[in-house]
Amino acid sequence: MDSPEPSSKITATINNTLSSDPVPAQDSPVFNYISNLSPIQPVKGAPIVQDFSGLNSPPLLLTSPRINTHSRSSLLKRSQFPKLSTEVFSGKNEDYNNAITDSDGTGVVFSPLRSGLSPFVQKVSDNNISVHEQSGTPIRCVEFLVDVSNSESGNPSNSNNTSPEVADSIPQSPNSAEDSKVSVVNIASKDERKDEIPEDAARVVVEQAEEDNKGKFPSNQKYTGVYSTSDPDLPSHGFCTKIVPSLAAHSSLHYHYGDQQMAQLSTAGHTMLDEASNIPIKSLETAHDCRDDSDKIRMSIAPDEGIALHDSQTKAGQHQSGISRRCLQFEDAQQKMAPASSSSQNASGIVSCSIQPVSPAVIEVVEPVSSNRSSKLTQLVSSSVNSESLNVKVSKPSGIGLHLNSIVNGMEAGSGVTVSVKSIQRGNLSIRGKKLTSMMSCHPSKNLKNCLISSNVVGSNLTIGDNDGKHESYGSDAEIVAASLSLNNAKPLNDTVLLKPTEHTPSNKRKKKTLDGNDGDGCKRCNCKKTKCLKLYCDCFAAGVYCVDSCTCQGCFNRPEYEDTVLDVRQQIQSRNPLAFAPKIVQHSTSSPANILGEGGASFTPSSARHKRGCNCKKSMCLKKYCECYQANVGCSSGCRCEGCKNVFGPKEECGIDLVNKHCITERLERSVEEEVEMVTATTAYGLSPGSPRSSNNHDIHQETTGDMLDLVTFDHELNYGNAKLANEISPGFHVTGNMDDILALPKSQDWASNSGGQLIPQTVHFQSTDPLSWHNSPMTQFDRSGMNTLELLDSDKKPYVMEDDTPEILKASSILQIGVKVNSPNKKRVSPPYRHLNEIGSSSSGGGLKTGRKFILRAVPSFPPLSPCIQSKDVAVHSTNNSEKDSSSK
DNA sequence: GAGTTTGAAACT
DNA sequence: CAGTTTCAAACTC
Repeated sequence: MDSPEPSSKITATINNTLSSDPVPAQDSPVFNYISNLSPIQPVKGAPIVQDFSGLNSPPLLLTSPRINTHSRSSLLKRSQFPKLSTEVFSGKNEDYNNAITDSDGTGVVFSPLRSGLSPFVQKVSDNNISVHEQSGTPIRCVEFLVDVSNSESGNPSNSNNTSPEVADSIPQSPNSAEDSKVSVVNIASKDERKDEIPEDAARVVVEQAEEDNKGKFPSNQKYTGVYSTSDPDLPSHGFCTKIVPSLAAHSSLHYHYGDQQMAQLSTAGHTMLDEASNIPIKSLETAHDCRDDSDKIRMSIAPDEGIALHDSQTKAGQHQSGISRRCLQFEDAQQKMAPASSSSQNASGIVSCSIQPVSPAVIEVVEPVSSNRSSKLTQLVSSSVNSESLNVKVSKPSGIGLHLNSIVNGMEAGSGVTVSVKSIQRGNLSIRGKKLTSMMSCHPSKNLKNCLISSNVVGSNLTIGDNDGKHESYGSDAEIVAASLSLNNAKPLNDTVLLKPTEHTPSNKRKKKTLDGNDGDGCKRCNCKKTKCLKLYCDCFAAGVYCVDSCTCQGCFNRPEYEDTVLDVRQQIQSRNPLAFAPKIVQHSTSSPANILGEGGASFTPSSARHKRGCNCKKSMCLKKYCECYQANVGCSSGCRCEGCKNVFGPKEECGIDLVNKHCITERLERSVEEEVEMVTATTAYGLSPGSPRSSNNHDIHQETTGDMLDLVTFDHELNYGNAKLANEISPGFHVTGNMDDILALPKSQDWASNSGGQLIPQTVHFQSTDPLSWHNSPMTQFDRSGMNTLELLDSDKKPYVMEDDTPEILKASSILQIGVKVNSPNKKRVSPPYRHLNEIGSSSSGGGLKTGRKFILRAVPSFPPLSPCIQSKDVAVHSTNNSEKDSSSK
């Protein structure tokens, strides 16, 4: 392979890392730290290459999320139920079908995809989860999956069953391969990259589970991961459907790709995206450790990971919808990792990576809840009505899963992580899931719109059911999905959605960029010459995604192969600027209901969104894409230092935002008490068991069906923030705690509300698992956690704006070290840590700082509309009316 | 496709 | 913190 040589300019650190290559890098403390957190490494270690000798393309442990617009996503999940065992492998595409399970019992499965085999392998060890790798090929996709191990059932040989087809045929008896099996899949087509990377280099996620597995899992557990590529051709449901049956008894993950599929999914459930191809392997592993404890499991699954849990509905039987995710977010994984180590809960293992920013990927994880444990899970996570199956959607954190980001993650990509908010209105529980990661995969800042939309489309809905099956009250997942879908559908325009896999052929390495600067698939490609794609100059790197084959960069280190380097550099950058990888676009206080929901699917709400730092345009008058605000389709704000601003999305206005915010805050305060009460009530209603961690119920996951949704979330957060602040000032009795920090911490979308999950984002609220204890706390506490990822900042003007923090936990951890960071000011290039961070330095991580958002978070929830889009829009209108009015007035 | 312009990121 | 340099995207031809 050709590995670019580190330029002299690159920092010594980087050089060291690079020179050392992954292996040497491991010696570094940083690496160790990361490695501990990150699941990835274990995978690397896995010796699977041999198996893939035939593969042309080098396998990558982590593929860039973006790789193909079509998307690839991978998800790993470990069933929490030990007894279940099965492997499910499914692929929608023919390619998938072609996948070969390990007939030899090696546990490795290859699926030759079209042009070449690309090494995508996952390996699952019993305890472990599978890891998947993808080649960087943009081609369609990939899938993977699974594994399973069962000591009991198991036949390794059964691994063959992993094929989707097999799964279908074998509904419940999974195969059992004895322990671990490796599933591999596909992949990608040949890439140009192949050339670069020696087959040896190809990484496969290997699982050697058998050995490990054997003692570890007595019961049948199955871990199944499904990785699907987005192949439009693929029957959208086929994949899921097939899997589902088997899943009934087993847990599985699904990924769906494809716009069409997304639509189809509506019936089934919601989707989540994960962009990162990177899957935190460790988290998975750890998860399995915890798996015994159902409670723990769900804990881990939900918030902490940034994974959205979704109660899919097995309604129809097995129809489970999948979750779609786009971007992988490493953050989640990272986040998870730390906690996981500490607690089993965190470990829960779901990992998913999705990749394609553009194409809608859906990942679903289904865990059957048949066992007692399942019941627990059901309680916590959600139980389908029947509780027979539990679908969990996992979103990966944005970020880096890669890389890092992420996913913004929704990023824009927000990425990264999705925040889900559950709103209960009038006794009904609705959850909106938001996708987190999408941002990440898509280069958030620039393709914000696309990303968001795509995210939305893909946006996974997470539903969590109560123990009691109350989830029904929410509205079925189907409803949610439908809603989201409808929204999505409304936005057919989304490039991502529409993208056709065919467009992403390896040959198309250099596609002509669209007006948006992306290939038309929603993903951007960089053309870095000197930075090795390790600086923020690189759109890919900045977005927390790996460069893809279609990038024309030179000497690129932003590749899965150099994950360590990427992480290292990223940490360095974050150390300087903790928000460096945060979504650039944040929801500002104002958003009209219409905007939020996006009429007809219009997802974007330029009026409410603002660039985090503001632009500094001098000559472009903010009318060209040189302007980041313009590029993101957002208006300029007082935070911008632009000259002669003529931003069509909203010229810079001074004070307008502030006025709006104040107005909003005032109104919110008026309602705050009431809302708070509602929140509590709602929480209770969800049936969270006191002892149980805040399961998803509380949180809820707020799914963003659309990027707008994210905006809403952030908006709420902002409001909350303002309220808290205001409350403190005005109303002593107000629950706002003395620490603004707490208040600040609100959920974000994947950060993506989408964090990247947030941004438009890509970001969403992340749940931190780091602090297991907190989960057990009162509802209030629970909420606090949900907010962890969201950052609210006050800009220099003291205008609150919310950022979703897609940053991977790892990175966050690193950022923690950075205490001293200056406060971020829109006007200033260097962003300081969030307000709360300053106060909460002591907290474990930046994420930790976020954890504390409390009561306010709940309040925010009420504002969210219920499941159906229409309803949501209505609700939003109600809640945000004032804001919108203000906005309009301000304008 | 090459060259220029632009503004963010990085550096001093 | 301000100013300068570097960089890569956006844009123009």
